[in-house]
Amino acid sequence: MAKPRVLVEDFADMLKFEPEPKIAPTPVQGGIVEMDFDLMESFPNHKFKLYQGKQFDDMTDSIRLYGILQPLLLWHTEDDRYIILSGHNRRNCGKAAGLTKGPVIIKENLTYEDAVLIVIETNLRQRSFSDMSQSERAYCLFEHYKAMKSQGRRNDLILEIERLMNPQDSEAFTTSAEISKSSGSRSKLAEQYTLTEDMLAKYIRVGEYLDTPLMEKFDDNQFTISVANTLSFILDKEKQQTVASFMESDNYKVDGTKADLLRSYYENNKLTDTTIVQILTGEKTRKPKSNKPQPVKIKPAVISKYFTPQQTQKEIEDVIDKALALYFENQGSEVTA
DNA sequence: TGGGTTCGCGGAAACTTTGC
DNA sequence: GCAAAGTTTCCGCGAACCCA
Repeated sequence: MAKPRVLVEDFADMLKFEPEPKIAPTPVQGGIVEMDFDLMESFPNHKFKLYQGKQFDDMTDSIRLYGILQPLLLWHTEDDRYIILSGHNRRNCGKAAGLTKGPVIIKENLTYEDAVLIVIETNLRQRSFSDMSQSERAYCLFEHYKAMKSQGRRNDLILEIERLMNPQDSEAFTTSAEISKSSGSRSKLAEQYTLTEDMLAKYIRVGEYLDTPLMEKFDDNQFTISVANTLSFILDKEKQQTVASFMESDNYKVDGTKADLLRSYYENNKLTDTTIVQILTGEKTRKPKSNKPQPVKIKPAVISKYFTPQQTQKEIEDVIDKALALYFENQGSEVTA
């Protein structure tokens, strides 16, 4: 299996830069300060869809009328950068409404995992999991799971964010407390998102391995999570891109069978542009001959000549193994492992 | 040893085809 | 047009395997 992407390192690379002097934010009240939009940076590798069209216009109109009511949440990094954890849309629409600055809450001393967790939690609080696109769900679950695995779920952090974002809403504490019960394991995570563990595993895998071009097709409901999961076994990004390109240009649909074939051809190093087209057009319907040794069936009549019905499969295999070793020893033939 | 991954299989639902 | 039969697709379960 290919090595998983190490996002923390990617992120560290992104942070390598010469820090510029920042203008100190203006204090307002209750930990909220005013800050220039130009000093804020988007969260690196931000996967959540930002408002466009009517949603963008509606929020811009609202900000023009009432201003930005809920402060943005920023991460002040050790190298003096201000990265948006929550509020990308408010920043963008605020700018469109003619504002140059907005209210923010600044968080310090966060690890990357903390920051990811906050990005996910705040997005989940603004809209439900079921409202998210497929790619957002996959990203959300993958990052959530990774953050949980690396440090355990930071319920203290989540509660603090909840307090900062909903200071007047006591109900919110109940919600968060309920969520905080679901911590620690894959099954608890599945429970929290009301998914089966199988579905959760598929989303996590898709979030980790399915690249943008196919993820966009997934978002367009051109295939299901099962198909996306199968396609995620094609670890070569270029091959994934090629599949997506053919789907785009020729309107090919990928169902479970075709996804299985694409995966099989990839795993046998036989996935070329030609085979991709042949699979997508339905011209190829059979899996390639596997490079792995295939299991051999021995007829019951042969088995019964040498073994009793009481003997287990393991015992039978051991005897056959020893017998073959003796056979090839006497033959003087090469025995390949 | 426990948790995670993969694979194959089966059930349920959706869809298509066929016969009347 | 409708019902029955057949086929396909999707999802979940369980077993085997892997790995730290």
